[in-house]
Amino acid sequence: MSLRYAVLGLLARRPSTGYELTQTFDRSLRTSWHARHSQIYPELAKLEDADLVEVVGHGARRSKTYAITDAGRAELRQWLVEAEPDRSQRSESGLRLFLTPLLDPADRQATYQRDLVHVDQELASLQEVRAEVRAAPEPEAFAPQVELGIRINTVLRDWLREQLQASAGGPGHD
Amino acid sequence: MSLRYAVLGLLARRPSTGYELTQTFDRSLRTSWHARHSQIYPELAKLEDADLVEVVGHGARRSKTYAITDAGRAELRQWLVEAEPDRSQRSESGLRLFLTPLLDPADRQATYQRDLVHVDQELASLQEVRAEVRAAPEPEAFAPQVELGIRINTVLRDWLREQLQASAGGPGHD
DNA sequence: AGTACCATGTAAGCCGTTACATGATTCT
DNA sequence: AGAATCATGTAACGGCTTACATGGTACT
Repeated sequence: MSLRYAVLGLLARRPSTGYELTQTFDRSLRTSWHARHSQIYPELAKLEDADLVEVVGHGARRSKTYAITDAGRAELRQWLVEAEPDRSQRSESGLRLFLTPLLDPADRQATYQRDLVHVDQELASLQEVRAEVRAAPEPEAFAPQVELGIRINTVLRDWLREQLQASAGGPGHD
Repeated sequence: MSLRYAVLGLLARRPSTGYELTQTFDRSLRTSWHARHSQIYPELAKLEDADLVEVVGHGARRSKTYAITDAGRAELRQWLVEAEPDRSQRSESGLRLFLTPLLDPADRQATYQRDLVHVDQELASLQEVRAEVRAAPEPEAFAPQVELGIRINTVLRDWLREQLQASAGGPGHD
């Protein structure tokens, strides 16, 4: 049921079309929740049926702009504050990291190296976002979340570097 | 398709029964991949059909011990080294953290406080695991992974403390 | 007129959760 | 004998991905 609340949450920030929500899922939510347009449009229809969101405008190309209703806001708050969080996760990257020690040293180094490249890109992109947020006129409520992302990725980057060093100097057949 | 490789990976560490795999998913993999026995048993049957695992023994209570085959090891290596990683994640906790700034200060503090309690428990449990691993006779290949878990949770803990402080001293109606 | 991108929708099939179901072994 | 735990399986349902499908708008 998380998709429902992800959509409500994004609409609580600002009214949006399904297309805009799809992009936001790709950009801001890619590190915690992922959804495609084929899931988002039907979900918006369901939320509208339940009066948790409403259409507040029609734009070019048949686009519909949705906004959260008071009932939707109440539902969202209820979930965030009162529902028991499900702490389980699904992260293929995490699984890969867990299994990498099974590889022989050469393969292991190669996969750590590949991950390191990706984390560096991730960090660069987050630092850009941070710069944008700082330059914005209004203080942005989501700035701390960006900061957390940077810290976690920094820890990951350092850990990967250590593993690479250990593999290189260790019992490798190199 | 990740479940397949998670199971192959665990069997590459040591032969196990479906029941043991279920427990390992609960303990070691709960932070990256989650699976119930109702998914694991059918997956083992499929892997056996594909000759990626084989039954190597029957124990008490009709239990079957599975081991990975050479073909299974090759398949696992191929996935870890050559397949393009899927970096998308699904974490309800991450989503909640992302949406928490939408709450009013009192609710926000309450949810951060709840998360902090959980992270502290997580850290305590990881530190226990680290102690066990250090006390083990053979050097454990997965020790660095435990270390990474501790570092990430430490960053999270500190971040949550900062958010709590900021909420308390900030523009709350408290 | 053609291409690229904006924008929304539906359908088939796979993956995962919850619930149902059964039997073996150990402990009291 | 009864309860708890070990151990394996199946079925129904819902969520998610991939693929199919359509039309609008802007640019060249």
